[in-house]
Amino acid sequence: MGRRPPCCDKSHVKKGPWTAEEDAKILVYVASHGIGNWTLVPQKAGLNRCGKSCRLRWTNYLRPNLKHDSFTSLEEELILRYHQAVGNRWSLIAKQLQGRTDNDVKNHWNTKLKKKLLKMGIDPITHKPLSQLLSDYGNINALIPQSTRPLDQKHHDPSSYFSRADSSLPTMSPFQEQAASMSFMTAPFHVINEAASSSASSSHESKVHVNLPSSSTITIWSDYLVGDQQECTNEPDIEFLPTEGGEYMNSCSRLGVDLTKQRLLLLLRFLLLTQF
DNA sequence: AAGGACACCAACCGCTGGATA
DNA sequence: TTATCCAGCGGTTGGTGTCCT
Repeated sequence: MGRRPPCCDKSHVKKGPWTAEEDAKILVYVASHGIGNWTLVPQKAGLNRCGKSCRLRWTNYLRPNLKHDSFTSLEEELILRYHQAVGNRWSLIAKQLQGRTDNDVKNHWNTKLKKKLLKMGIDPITHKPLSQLLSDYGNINALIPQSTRPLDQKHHDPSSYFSRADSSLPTMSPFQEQAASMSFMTAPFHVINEAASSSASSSHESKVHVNLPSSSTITIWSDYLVGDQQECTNEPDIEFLPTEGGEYMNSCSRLGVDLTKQRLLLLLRFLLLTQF
């Protein structure tokens, strides 16, 4: 049994922002050798960087055809709709947007879109109105015997969280947040693997079909998008087209497992919290 | 003008599944 | 079969610029 050498000596490699000179070395290397075996890139390109760092720099910044300008309203709307369908699967979402990386999409979501949704009173995790989540919370609350309710819920009046001066901010108590996250467990999620459902289709034409929520349930997102002039199209289904053979089939079948796991974890957390 | 708060985003960290020896 | 590495991924951090008081 042989062992490979470590990819780099992390204590001696440079970290932090890349210089134009370093970028140029990567570009020259990739132009002459192509992409592959990133662990050898620092040595061959004359860089004092970890191979992993080189790969990230290339993927997120130097790769050709990457867009470096602001997200358009159309892109924002797509991100919102894909996120509602697949959650924080940034790489999957990014593949649907020409010239955007998963890092771009993730950053834009965390810095802009999540806040926009919250301002609109929409929960960025479930994409449901917070008012509905609170209503769901009330229903869950009714099912829980008084003696088993968590301490913080016993001692806090939920309505007090909305009597603050700034009522526009949808602040919730920890327990309300927990209850809100519970609704995710019952949220519908549709991934139809056409390859699995249609054995007649050729292997290279198989594609995963994600039923995105129709814009009628998304309400008025476009009001908050860049430019504010785009309307949501009534297009309930969008296809996730595979860029490589069978790739999305694997991604989405894994996705189903992830969601089940996530929902089970939430259930476990909820049961512990309510001392069932 | 100063400096604290906030927003943005490039880069890093740590985990996972598959590949490899 | 096992130990280890690699690539990919999502979460997090830290540097920098801008805004606000």
